[in-house]
Amino acid sequence: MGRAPCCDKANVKKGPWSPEEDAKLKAYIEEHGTGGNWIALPQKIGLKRCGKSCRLRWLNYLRPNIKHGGFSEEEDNIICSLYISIGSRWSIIAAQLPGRTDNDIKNYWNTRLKKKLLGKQRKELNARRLHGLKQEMKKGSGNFMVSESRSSNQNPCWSEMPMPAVPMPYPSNQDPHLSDHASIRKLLIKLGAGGRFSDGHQQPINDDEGMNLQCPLDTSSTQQQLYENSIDLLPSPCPMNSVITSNTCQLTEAQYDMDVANMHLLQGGLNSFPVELNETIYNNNFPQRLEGLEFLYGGGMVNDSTGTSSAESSSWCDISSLVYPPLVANCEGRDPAMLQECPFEESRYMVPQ
DNA sequence: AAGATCCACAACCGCCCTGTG
DNA sequence: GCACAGGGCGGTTGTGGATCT
Repeated sequence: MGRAPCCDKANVKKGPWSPEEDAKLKAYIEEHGTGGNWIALPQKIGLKRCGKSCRLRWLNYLRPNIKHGGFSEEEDNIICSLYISIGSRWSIIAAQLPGRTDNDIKNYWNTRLKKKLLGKQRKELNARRLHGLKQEMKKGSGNFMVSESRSSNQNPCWSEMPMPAVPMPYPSNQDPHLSDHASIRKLLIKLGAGGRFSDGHQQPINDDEGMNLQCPLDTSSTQQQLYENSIDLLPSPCPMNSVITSNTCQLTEAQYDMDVANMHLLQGGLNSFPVELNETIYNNNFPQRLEGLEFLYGGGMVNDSTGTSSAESSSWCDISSLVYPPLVANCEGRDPAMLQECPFEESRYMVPQ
């Protein structure tokens, strides 16, 4: 049985709002508030609009102190870093950017930031492919096929991933690695190794560093505990957990290999993870703790900017433990209390407005 | 100059979650 | 426990202006 519609669609106006409608809605809400009932509101003020439409119009446009357009580089970085951590939870991201609405950020991401990043990715891929081609030509081998290391899950190497022998630019929507949150998240990390996310700051990619497969993170038991905690804390908007949870993995072996390889690549990339982004988060660029993300600061997950010196800045590694769970991740057998306290799940409905 | 295409943004749609009776 | 209404959210679409051919 379908749900009853929230309003009579036949008698509801759609499309752009007129200045008169805006004025009516704004005047009423400023005087009386929403009354806690958006559905009834348009009838009260004589608007032939759906209550949900009124709500969106107010929240995204008419509400005081709303900023439109003109995103700063700092805001870009915040959006990117939060996207890495929590995915497309636009309302949570918006809560960290005063005056910005989730809709605004979502549109900005979809129309600009993502394209900006994809542009970088394509340039980088082409550069890598050319580099790989040159290397193979030097060796006198045209064989780009999968190596033993990949099939054996040991030290999989990006350069050994199957690649076309000739650079083949493809539309972004056909790029098999850029179609979901996980892929873009990976891309963000890779780009992060080159500097800021915005144009004009990218440094040349050092292939050797990029190929460094040594995990840069302290793998002591403490760090490992942080990793494991991070698994509990992140509901993982991407299927990464399922990818790396061997006993629940539903993927084919080939898919598993590919993602494990990417994970290694990512962990290698963290060697030179964005110092500037790190600074953005922990230093003056981030003058206050992120509202609604306090859990990032507690329990040793992330150093509080006020409490640690830069000399201790394994700080990006700390946050990276949130972002990149270890390969041993597995939610089974975890303390149920911790799972219940997952702040991200709660935050969806507890974000301060 | 005119049509085609691209782009950014506003708005809508449908699903999920919570509260309530 | 169940059904329903309302609020909230992310994804998608529609539209108008800008740019290109």
